Amino acid sequence: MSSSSGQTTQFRYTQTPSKVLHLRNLPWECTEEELVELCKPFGRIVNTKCNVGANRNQAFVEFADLNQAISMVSFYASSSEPAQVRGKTVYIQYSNRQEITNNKSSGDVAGNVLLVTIEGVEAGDVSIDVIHLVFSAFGFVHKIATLRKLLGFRYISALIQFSDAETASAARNALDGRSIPRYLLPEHVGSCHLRISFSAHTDLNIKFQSHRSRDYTNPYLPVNASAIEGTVQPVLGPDGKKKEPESNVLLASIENMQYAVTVDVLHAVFSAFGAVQKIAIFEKNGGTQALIQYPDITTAALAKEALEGHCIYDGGYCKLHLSYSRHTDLNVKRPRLHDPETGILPLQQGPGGAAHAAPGWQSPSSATAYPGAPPADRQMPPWDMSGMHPAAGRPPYGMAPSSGGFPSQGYPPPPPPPPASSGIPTQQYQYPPGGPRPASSADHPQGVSQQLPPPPPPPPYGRPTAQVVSQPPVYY
DNA sequence: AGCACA
Repeated sequence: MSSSSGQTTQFRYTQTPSKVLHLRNLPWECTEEELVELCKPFGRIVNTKCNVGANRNQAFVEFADLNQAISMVSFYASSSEPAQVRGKTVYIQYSNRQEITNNKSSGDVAGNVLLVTIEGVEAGDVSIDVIHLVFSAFGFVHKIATLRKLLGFRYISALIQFSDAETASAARNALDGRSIPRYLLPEHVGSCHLRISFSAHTDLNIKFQSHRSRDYTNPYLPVNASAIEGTVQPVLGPDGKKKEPESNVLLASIENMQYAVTVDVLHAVFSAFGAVQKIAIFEKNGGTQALIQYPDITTAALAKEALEGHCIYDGGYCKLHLSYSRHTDLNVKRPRLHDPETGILPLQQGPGGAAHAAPGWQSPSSATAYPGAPPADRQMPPWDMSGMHPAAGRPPYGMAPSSGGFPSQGYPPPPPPPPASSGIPTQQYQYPPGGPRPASSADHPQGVSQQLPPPPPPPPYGRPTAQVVSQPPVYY
């Protein structure tokens, strides 16, 4: 077979009409405007692709309708005057594709901020420090923000800001589709793949150093004890629809309250999402309602999302309906601190969890101690390396560290470790025989059951419950 | 002068 026959067949099928036209012999770096000027007499142009080919002198034009493309091709086929741009003859044929596979989709426009999703892991599995470690191999990571996702979904997403698009591209090219090294992951994680595209962001607005967000360029940024950062997500929904005004205080209506719901119970439930600052229970319209105050809106939103419609107890008992309160700071009139000696602490010191959740509950002063005031004398590395493989300090994948290296100094200590998902009130509570059982996953909508904190115990027998008090009892 | 992008 001669080698030339393959080349001729390559162009034979270009006679098949398409609403996409292929234009060649264009002047060098012909503009889209020139292209449109040439083609628009024949129909409505819906897409173009200019400066194609090694010489950047080819282009594609897509008409809204096939007939429009046909009219242009047949016009110039029978015209004595060839199509011209800047005096140069332009050759026009039907493209061998039926549509322009689009100009770069948004995620492919290189920028300095990457949108990373880590598939196959949950919120507690990959710390922001691990993410930082992995991406620092390619250059100085300025900021990281993990996106607010409903806990329990099998992926994490984060925005990672580099200084420039080149660095970000290098990280993307090297890591897209790859996995985070096993030694940086908890045992239980199976496969874990990175999917990386470019974000349209250029500068992330990080408000706090927390386990959800970091600004490695600003050592003075306050540390947020609740460890839930607040501001990367737009307030508007994806469709631009306005959401109800958010608040750091949730209003909970408790339906079908067959069992006592005390402040302790509510604290146990709501602390799983962040430090609960104040709780008030009161009667309204014959029903029981409660106000739960978090330090910030994001935490409240997280709790609201996760708990809405769920029952504290199995069997549809004490179903929660959550909305945002108009309050932002509850006016607590009759503070009643829990005395540790009475043994009625709402939370045991669960593994890793209650340690920082409890203070905000027992003592209002300690609740405000964390935000904005990291203890200056605390000597800690910029991130918690505990539990990491010793090799974790080196860039993964054998990459040479960037010239910037790791920002290993000058940053504030990290917030206290977040309650690991496994450490969220996995208590220790005895459910009394015959008492309500924890709500089973069958009660929950799909996918959400895992992060619903285990229900707290029914209150001890004989203890007065909150809902029978006619005056609104208010507690810290 | 002869078909891109993922």
